[in-house]
Amino acid sequence: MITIRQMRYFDALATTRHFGRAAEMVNVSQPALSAQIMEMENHLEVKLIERNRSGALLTRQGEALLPDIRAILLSVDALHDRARQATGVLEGRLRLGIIPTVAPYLVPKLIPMLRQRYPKLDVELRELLTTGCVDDVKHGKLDCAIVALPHGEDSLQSCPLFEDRFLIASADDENTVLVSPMTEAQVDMDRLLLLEEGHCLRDQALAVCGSNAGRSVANYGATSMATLLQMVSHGMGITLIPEIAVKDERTRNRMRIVPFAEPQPSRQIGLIWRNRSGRDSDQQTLAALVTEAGKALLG
Amino acid sequence: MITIRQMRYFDALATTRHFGRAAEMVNVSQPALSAQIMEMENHLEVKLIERNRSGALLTRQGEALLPDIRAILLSVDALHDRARQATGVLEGRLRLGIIPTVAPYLVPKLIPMLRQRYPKLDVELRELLTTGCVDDVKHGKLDCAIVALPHGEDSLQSCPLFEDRFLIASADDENTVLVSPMTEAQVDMDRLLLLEEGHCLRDQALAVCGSNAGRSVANYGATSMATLLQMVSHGMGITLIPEIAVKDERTRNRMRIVPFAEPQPSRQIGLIWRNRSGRDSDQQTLAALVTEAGKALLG
DNA sequence: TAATCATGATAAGTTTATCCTATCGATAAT
DNA sequence: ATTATCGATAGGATAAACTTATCATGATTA
Repeated sequence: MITIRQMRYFDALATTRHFGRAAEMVNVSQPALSAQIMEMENHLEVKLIERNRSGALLTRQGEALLPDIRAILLSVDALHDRARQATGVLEGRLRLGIIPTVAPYLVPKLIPMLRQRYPKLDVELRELLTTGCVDDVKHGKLDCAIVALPHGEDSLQSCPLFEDRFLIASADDENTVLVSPMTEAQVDMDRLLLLEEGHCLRDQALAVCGSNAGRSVANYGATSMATLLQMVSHGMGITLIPEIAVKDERTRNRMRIVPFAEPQPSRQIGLIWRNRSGRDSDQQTLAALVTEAGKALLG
Repeated sequence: MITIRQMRYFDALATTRHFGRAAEMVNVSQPALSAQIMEMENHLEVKLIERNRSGALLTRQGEALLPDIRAILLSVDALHDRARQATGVLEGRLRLGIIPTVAPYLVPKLIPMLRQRYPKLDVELRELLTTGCVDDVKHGKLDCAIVALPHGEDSLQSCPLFEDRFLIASADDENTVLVSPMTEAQVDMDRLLLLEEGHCLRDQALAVCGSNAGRSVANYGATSMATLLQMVSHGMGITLIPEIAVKDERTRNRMRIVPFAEPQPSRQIGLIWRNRSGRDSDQQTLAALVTEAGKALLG
């Protein structure tokens, strides 16, 4: 097979039309260059050079192939340049997973920020449950994901982004008296509405009110926070609402939202990615940005 | 420097996403492929592959460079194809020199023939005296040339094309009686007009009439056959006219043209080229074509 | 949980490429 | 005729690339 080295030597020879000077040009000895040119001619099965005592002439075929060869050399050089450029932070495609209890609130804030500050970044968003995020990141279908920590997969790298406190939401005209702040023990488990199975927030809600174990849960689960809070606003029960959702959901549903007493329960939102992905600087930059976006939604 | 081999391995790896299968694809062992990929990453200073236990993933940079790399590989393959095609007969550029006493008569016949039968041929014509033709062919400024043989340069290859007989031309109303056929001895050297120095035909004319040595020559030389024959037609003298020029010049000048007695003097038109040019089949084809064109002008 | 399998990396040794210095033969220039 | 120049060749050293065998580590399965 022909080599790039041979092409470089040929290029030099075509430029100088002299084996000795061409060799000097590419910093090898003249016999080395001669040998490579001969190799090239054998591989291509074409006589490229006409050897004369007074210099080297290109044959018709050599002349014909010269532009193609030079074009290839330019492409190869360009490849090196591209490779160097490709190391820029947050450029190209980034496949980002986000869990459903975060996505609808964070995305409207995060995406415009990314668009503005990293215009070369092409974000592909996917809303997935924690297990989906973890699996897809693990298998390279996603570059990273925003989930609640811990995610229970130690083969992945993770870093915390921000704390997202839980509050209690009830209908505005709820006749049940909600004291503020309230304690976990005061949660009426009969009226507690939860997301469907698989959402980490469901498990976290149960864990928060775990001291009330034994009471039955009001229903089998809503498919999204929006649905859940709509149910709450219609007086069908109460629920835990993450602080990240408060601003947005308040504009859509008339609700009474009450904090827990200190220490307030919360979830930790974090970024996960593969150890070996080699995009650490990307992850750091993204983490800082998401933290900024998240905190803007809080308090 | 990055190599084509590395790019081929990378291509295979990007296709299979598996070191083992990629190695099989390019017929090397897996460690060999691994090593080349690592070399490539080191040279480009970019991590191209993310190694996992379950296969190999392309990094963002790897994904970004893949199209470029595949494009280069395609160019290289295309180069091989082109090299094979480039061996076709009479294609591409052909730089052809022709001496002035042949060119104006042969070219109008030859070029249309070349155009029709070898449309891929791009002929660059130059009209040069024999010495110019020989020097330029020798130094690679021409690929070949049509001259009168012998040309006196044994470092060049040559082959005869056709015989071009000499005739005597005089004005139509010439009062000097020209017998037909005439012998060389009958040429009136006082009235013999010649081309300027450097034209082989001048020397040949003098050689033909050499038996009349001692007589003075009428003038110092015309710059072209056309000029010379115009002078002849105006009664300023007589001259040797090569048969190749007869048909054309007769249409332009009223002249009396008389052959020599047998054995008729003639010049041999031939093709010259460099031994090492490696275009022997081109030369043969061209020689046959020029012979055909030349003979069409004769008789 | 332990055993097995699969994957890419590593080690050691061999083969192949590539290069260098020195020299040759042929041509061109003096 | 002599000298200089040019590309090819020879011999030997060095570097690159390959092979087989093996390892470490996740993933899969019993």
